[in-house]
Amino acid sequence: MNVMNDSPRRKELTRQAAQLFVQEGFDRTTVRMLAQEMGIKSGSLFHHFRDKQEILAAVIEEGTQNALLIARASLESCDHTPEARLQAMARAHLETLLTDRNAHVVALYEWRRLDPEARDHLIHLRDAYEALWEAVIDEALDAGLIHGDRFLVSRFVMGALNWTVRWYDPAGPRSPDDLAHELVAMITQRPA
Amino acid sequence: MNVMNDSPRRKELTRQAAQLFVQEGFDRTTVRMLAQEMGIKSGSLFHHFRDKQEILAAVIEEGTQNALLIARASLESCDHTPEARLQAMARAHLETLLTDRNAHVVALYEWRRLDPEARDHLIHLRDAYEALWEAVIDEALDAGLIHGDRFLVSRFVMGALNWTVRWYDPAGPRSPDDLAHELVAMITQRPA
DNA sequence: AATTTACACTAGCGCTTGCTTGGTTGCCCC
DNA sequence: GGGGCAACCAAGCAAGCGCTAGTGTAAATT
Repeated sequence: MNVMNDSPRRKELTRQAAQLFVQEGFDRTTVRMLAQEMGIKSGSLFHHFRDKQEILAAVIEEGTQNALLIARASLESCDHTPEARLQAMARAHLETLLTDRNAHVVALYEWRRLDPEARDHLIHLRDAYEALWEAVIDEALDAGLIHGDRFLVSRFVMGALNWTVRWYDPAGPRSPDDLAHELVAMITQRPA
Repeated sequence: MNVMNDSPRRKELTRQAAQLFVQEGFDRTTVRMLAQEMGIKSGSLFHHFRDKQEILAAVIEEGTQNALLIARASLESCDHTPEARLQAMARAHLETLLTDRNAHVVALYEWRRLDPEARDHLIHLRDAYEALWEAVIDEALDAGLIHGDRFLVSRFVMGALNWTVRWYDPAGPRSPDDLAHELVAMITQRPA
């Protein structure tokens, strides 16, 4: 009946869907709205995606995969001090929020709308990303750069960062690098 | 046609609606589901609320108002040191998450589903709550207990705390007091 | 030249949605 | 002992929903 590969066309449609999902929310976004945004009729949409759920999964997968790539690249190209690695992760996280904002907002807000199969698949991607964070935080703890409970510290840091999607304005005066600096300074208690 | 006062009956219905909104999300929760949970028929629902939107607004208002009350009470009954006040705010925040969890989860996830009028009204409540936080953080900054940009620090702290709704398990080994301690320790760099 | 593939279209089915209407119940108070 | 009223109900409307069926067509493949 239809295809489910990752053609370039499908990637572009996914990007457009992400924007609508952010504007309206997944449930309020109808397949007719999606089709109109994509410049096709609603029936044609199901040539590219099996159903509406699959569009949501595609959006979230795309964003998470990019975050993982950027974080890995950032870790590989920075100094090997715990502080530099903390900052690299924070900056990478915030930069992803800039370039893939829509996808990440959708991932944060609409995660629960995924059906169980899609969630099972995507949870592994997310775990891989969070594992990077916990490794970096472990190093910082071992080096005495920060203190406290391993689990709680990583949750607090991820919370502070993820929350930025609700207030961070890329057009404002602060760069992702500024924010990363300030966050690391806050938890390591060194002047920014 | 119908009433919009704050009768005890309406309060109870609001509480039940909050739970369904958390389970299903606002958009997926139908008026028929709400009515069934409340033990009435869907038509009767519109005797208590003008429309579905008003139920959402009632849920969020209830939760935010309680958070404000608890935070104020907590500030009044704690020591007047910056550190004690920081901890009091953090603990109050987490305790509210325990007692009013449903309402707060709805406030975080479904805020954008509010229509503009309701949002205008509720945003003042939220601002009042956040103003409490910023005052306490200002005191901590002035006292040299923490360092950094006033705006960023308060956003990071609120982010870390608000994010707890996504992972905190009240049945687990950690109490709200534990978490508050650990968070304050993390940003003031004292051993937990 | 024949066939397949990719992508789009029109039309509409079957169902659910939020909300309305018009009327009934049972309790309270004068 | 009857008027008033909050609370409820049965029934259903108009609109919108996700998705399917069947068809057209231009390009790629055989």
